[in-house]
Amino acid sequence: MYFALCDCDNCYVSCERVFRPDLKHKPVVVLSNNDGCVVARSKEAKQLGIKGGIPYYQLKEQFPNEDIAVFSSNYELYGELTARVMTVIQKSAPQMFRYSIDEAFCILPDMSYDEMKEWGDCLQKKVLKYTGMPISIGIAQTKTLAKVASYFAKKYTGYNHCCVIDTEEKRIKSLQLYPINEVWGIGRKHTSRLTNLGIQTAYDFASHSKDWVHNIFNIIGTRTWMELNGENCIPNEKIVPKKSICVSRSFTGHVTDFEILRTHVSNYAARCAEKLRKQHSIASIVTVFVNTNRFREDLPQYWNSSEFTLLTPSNATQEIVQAATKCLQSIFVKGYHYKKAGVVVMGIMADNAIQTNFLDYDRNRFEKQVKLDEIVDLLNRINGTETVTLVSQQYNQKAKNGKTIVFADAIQHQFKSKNPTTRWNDIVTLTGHPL
DNA sequence: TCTGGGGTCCTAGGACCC
DNA sequence: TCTGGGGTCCTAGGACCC
Repeated sequence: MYFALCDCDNCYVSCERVFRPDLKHKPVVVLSNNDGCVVARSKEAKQLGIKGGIPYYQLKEQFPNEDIAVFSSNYELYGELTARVMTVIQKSAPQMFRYSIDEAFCILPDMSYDEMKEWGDCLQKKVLKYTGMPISIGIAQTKTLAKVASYFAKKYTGYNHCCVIDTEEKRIKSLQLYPINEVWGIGRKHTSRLTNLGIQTAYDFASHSKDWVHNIFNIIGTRTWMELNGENCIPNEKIVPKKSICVSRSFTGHVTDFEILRTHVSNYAARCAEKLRKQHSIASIVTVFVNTNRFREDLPQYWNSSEFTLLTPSNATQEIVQAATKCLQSIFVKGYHYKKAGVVVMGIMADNAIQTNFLDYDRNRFEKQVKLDEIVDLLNRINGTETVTLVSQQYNQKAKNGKTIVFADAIQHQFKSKNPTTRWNDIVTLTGHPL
């Protein structure tokens, strides 16, 4: 059995380029939420020496004269385009499971080297043709080795976006050329420990004894070691719904006013409820956290969180928002400059397993709420998030002159691209003709 | 001035019970 | 009241991923 890892090349950058073909050979970067850090770079941007993760202001300082195309992140667009990519992949490999927004593993039936290579070449061309997204494919006997293969598929143009590791010789050779910090499951901390022990490549690591690895890294490191040595031990699909859902944001500048903070928290809570409904779950615990800017050493620092347990687990916007508001009230302290806030829902279970509390349960109210949330979700999907909201999600304060103060979005998205796909796709879905 | 967001898994240690 | 071991459950924190 072989695994094929299909991985979008510079995913977010490629998504932006689908609708901006003029940027094909230009340096392009995509920024994180709030236009904070660089989260994706095109090949040309990497060649300029732009490091991943640097704050945007440093990018401007370091490359004042370069012609770099900069985009704010546009997750609706990326979600839509990658969904199309996944659809095409699934048509070529029925045993496919998505691993992240831009990666999927496929399980291949027994095939010869030539057949696997041809399958990969063909799929790569097909995805590019139908979606405009360049992908690379790595094929090997374990998922970790497939990751290694996809690294070489991207790195050397000679592979034509598809690299197959199918013999012991190729496995050893590729591990010798694979830096230890690139290994899936070995992060920064482990890398520094390993380099101190004289380990530079994946091959150095895989050549040590299993006991030695277990002593240093316990179970996770041992799994990685086994995978590199050709023993498949990472389970395939996990379609389990998420165990916790979090929506949080940093603000541009800071927030000191309770009402403004409450508005943000209400919106995050509403997003959590929407995500719960999307995965057909309910949650029993709502947590809210707030913190000040840790980089501002000149300002007093504050961090706190609070949780609220719902009498009956729920995914109703109104209930999650109410719980979040109570939490915020209990931790808000006047006088601090808040930089970030978030809502986490936990104690998640399937929505058909609802355990009602007879003190709390009102069937009529419950059914009305379900219908209302369904309609709100639909309207927001078609017309964009926050088309329909609770009043508490909006900031309405009459100023002294009687005019309503408009709630300014504290999240910055200066360079956000349009969403050419979203509306079209929703109409298609609604009329019952999916892509 | 500006420094991301959203997850998962594992482990150690504390609380509690018998 | 004290003594001790062992089991379970929960939580915080670390490490990692994309």
